[in-house]
Amino acid sequence: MIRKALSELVRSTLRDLLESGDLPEHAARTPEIADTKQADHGHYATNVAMVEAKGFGTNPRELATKLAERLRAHDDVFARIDIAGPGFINFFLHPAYLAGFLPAMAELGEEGIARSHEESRRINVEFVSVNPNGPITIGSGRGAAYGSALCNVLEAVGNEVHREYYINDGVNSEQMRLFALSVQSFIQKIPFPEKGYRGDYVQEVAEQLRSDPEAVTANTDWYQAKSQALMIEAQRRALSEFGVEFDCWFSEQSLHDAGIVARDIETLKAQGVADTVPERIQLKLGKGGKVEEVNREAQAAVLDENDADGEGETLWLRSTRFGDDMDRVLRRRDGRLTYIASDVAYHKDKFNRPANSDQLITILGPDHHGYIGRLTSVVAALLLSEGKVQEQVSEAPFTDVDAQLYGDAVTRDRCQAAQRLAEEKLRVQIYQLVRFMKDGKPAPMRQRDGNIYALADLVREIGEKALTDGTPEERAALGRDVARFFYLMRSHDTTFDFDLDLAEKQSDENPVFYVQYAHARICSIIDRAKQEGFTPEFVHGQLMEPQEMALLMKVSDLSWEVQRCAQDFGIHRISTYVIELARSYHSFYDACRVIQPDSPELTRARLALCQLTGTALKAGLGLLGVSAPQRM
RNA sequence: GCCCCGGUAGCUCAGGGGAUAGAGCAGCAGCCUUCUAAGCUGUUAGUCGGAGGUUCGAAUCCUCUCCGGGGCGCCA
Repeated sequence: MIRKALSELVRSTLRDLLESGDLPEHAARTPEIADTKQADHGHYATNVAMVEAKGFGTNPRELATKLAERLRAHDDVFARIDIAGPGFINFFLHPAYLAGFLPAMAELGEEGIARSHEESRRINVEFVSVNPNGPITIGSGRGAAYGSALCNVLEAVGNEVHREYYINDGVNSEQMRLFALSVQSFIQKIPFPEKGYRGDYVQEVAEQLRSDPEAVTANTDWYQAKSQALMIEAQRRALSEFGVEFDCWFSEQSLHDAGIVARDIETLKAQGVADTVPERIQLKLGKGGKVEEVNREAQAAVLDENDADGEGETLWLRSTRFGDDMDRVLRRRDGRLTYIASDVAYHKDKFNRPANSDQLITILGPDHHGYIGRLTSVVAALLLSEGKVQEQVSEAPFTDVDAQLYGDAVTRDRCQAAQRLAEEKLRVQIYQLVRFMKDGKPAPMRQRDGNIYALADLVREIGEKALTDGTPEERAALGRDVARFFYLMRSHDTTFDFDLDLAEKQSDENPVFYVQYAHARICSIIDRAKQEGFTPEFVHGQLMEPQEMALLMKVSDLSWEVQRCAQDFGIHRISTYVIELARSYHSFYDACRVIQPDSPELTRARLALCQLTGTALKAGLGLLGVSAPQRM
């Protein structure tokens, strides 16, 4: 809010200079108002003079001088304006001006304080979506935390967000078959399958099914349906306890059952983006993903038992036309449909949840990075076959590679336009690996004995160790808070170490408690003040201290951080922000005694600042899905 | 071979083309008869992997290169 006001002031001053003829016509960008790293650089600084000098046909110092001269006229705002270095303009604001933002910010409340702009897109966010053949692992925990926090942020700026979980329950799935056989072998006298699932959770599923009268004689189909349902339920519970809820759990198999997959791939075939010509196109890529060669390979030989051998024809999605590095099979020779075939139907359907979604966001783990090209191709093919791609003519020369890939320039331009549109409509976000460090050593997600380090175990362990004397509910809540915060502390785009030893520590080293403690302190002080007859109320001219100014400026930045986060999906910035906000508060708390019976006006004003900070902390933590406790 | 991510203080990591590159932890020195010390203040610490380039200005953008992690099936 404060940055915005200053930016607007600088912008209008520039306009004044233009209108009075002191500067030539030039369209300047929105001035950036930056933090300063040193106190003698003022409260804020702008580089606008350096950025725009060229456009105005002058040099930075001169432009800065002209701007500063005019800006100094606002002597209610600026105590001092300096020009420094190559052309920075440093703003020293009047405390009263800064403090004057407090009532407006307080009025915004918890929702408004996080929102500086309004978006109104309809967005479908799909995340977690692991196979229903095991618990949610600590690895998927990152996707769960990240996805749910991203949804919160997108929602906070006004979008309609639909949270979706895709259940990979296709009955043809090899993994699910293997999982079912593993469970079955624990109950019936059948051999344990080669490469079967061995973890304790498999036996737990078996134990739950044992009491079923059908279990002894049931076939593998029965086991597949039953054990899958139990696993999905366990996943749903674990995610819910982790603070992650979905609007929709979408079944892959439901698309097959309704014949939608078969129908949709036929549409692609009819539209010419899929065909049964018995060859696969594979691209040889050079540096920068540039296509160097187009290789047409004859239908590949059957490789192993997962390959199809049959009388029919293979149906190929010609995904190489949309940026994929090889064509993908939609239907095997034996008639079975592939996983990517479901993706065609699924993505078509997804655009309707919410109806006519403007954007799909899919959050995947690092092992699915190869999916980006594939999914983008699927969406591009869909958009093209539905006639949603506008005709475009490219100026680019028609190369040999283009000729081999597309045949003619018109087709090329249509396909490339479809790809660009698909990249806009579907944003695939990949989060990177997490390494869990326990006793200074990496703790594996999957162990040799088949056991899995489950998210639920992580949350429980942290809760138990960090809170030795709490109720089970309190421990669960604390474990969830700590785990979520740790997952979200670092950029999703970087691998990082999850320090379990630190997470389990109930001490000042743990940043979660540092932030929550600030909130608890605020609640406590407001309670105490109430007992002594003081209520928070902004009083003009009371807040003057540098710590008070720093705190106000920090509070004012929440909406700005949220805005940036909604643009680039960098959730970790919210975590960094709440830590910084807590720091500003603790620093203020130490320097400025709040409750002072001899100075009732100062007391009320500082209480108002405390309350405002509490609101911002709660809002920020809320976006992360972390609670803001009243007491600690 | 190609694709994605990373390389910044002893450790874990922030860093938006801008000023003398930051935080936490670890280390050192202080601060509770007063609103929650799960706190605060000060301080030590870096060839931003390397080389070119663009720019008035590069940790940030581009190219090349070295090192580490992950991915490249008619599996999901």
